[in-house]
Amino acid sequence: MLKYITIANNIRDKINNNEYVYGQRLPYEHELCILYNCNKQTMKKALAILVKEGFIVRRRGSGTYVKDSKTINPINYSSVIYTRPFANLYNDVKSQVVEFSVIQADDFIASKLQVHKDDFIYHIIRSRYINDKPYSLEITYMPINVIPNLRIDHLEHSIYSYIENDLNLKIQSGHKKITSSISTPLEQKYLLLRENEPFIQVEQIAYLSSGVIFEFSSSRHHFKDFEFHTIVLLG
Amino acid sequence: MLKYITIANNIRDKINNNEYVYGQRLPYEHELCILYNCNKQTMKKALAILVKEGFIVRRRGSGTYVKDSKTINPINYSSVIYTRPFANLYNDVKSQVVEFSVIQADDFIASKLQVHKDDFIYHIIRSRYINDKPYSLEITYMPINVIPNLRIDHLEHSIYSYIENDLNLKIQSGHKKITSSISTPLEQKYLLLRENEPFIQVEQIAYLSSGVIFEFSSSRHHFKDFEFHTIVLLG
DNA sequence: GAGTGGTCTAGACCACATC
DNA sequence: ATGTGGTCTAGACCACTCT
Repeated sequence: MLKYITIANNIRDKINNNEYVYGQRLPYEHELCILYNCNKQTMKKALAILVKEGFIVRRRGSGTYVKDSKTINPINYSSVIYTRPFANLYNDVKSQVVEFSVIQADDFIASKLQVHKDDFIYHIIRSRYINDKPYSLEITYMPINVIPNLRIDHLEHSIYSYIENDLNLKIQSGHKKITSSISTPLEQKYLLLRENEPFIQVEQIAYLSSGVIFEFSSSRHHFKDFEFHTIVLLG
Repeated sequence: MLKYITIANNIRDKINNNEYVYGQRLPYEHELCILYNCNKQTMKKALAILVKEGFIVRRRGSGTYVKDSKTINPINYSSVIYTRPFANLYNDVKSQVVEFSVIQADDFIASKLQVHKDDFIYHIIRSRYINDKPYSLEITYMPINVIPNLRIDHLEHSIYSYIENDLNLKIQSGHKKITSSISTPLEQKYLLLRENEPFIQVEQIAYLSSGVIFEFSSSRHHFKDFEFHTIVLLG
């Protein structure tokens, strides 16, 4: 494991376990370097992760301080379910596979996945539940030559785990687009919506670290249940 | 200006001007270092910005490649209007000030701004237009002692510009939460919604680089017009 | 094997807050 | 004045791809 990741994980754990609490000044960079036996730049890289995640703030001339993470309610991170700090909180996620087939890409899907028209791709529809309450309907397209040998039991758990652990591919980033539209009978059925009620859609194009697109997906949520959290760097 | 920011801006411009086009391999890191007269680490820092913004992808052993930024439609970045690459595209943003007063923080606002109950804060409601079409209703709370001397003409343009250029404070990050609710007459009036139609809300707590919270805001959008784009690092 | 990008170190210098 | 975190450099070593 990389040193700066290990250090970041360790410090994050300490914040989560209240060894460092809200408002507290962390040891100075130089002290942390000695504590973790690393160089200044490596410590900067580790702490930069925690800044990005919103756990700490660094002030030149002053020090590094723990931010108020109590304002972050982890249960609401349904749309960033695969990202680091919160993934483990979702033990009771179940998936019902509504559709699992191989189709040929039309122009729209081909442009999103950046494959050729008529290339073979998986077409997957899953209804997902947290604590037996429906919380999303997920429509997923994946090129069959990027993600081979997908089976239905992978869908019932996590496709991402199959990709990372079994295929040994590295998932890098997702470009997400959040929009809202009036529901059709499909969303009404699986999200328990009434006619004319809208749903929230999170469209995603997901990349491997190689730059290859492996997924185009649409996660659809009941408009009343939806919460999406993100930290944006400004200025 | 910082060297790595300058370099990132320059390379981003070249991509936007099609000097580097989709799929093209950029010069190797070492060549770019010579071209921009900088060190390896500085170039890494510059290119990391463009990776995060989704402009390029780097492949170990191979090179750095331009990603398909045509899938990113800048006009849709209404909710990240203040972030770097797209801010300049919004020349025709107008604000109508609906409310501008100083009130005392109740428990809810005080907890969001992390100030004391009954501290004085600005209460601002603005209706914003792009190309004379209503696109958001923004409700903003700011502690008066963090952002002093705010005047109505600041509200009609950009509060952020007043904070950064006049007060000389550095804006760092925003914690955004996106949700949806049924509209009240307020949203119906300013977003041209019908009864029982929902709106999309982007709640934000915004931080200065000092770690001080300077803003709690709610941007409300018509559900049909709303698009929010973000890039999430996975895995 | 050669060359790429990624990690890590050591150290200089700077901007900023006040330990 | 001292010490903080931020930037930049120079160089070693590693993992990975293929020029």
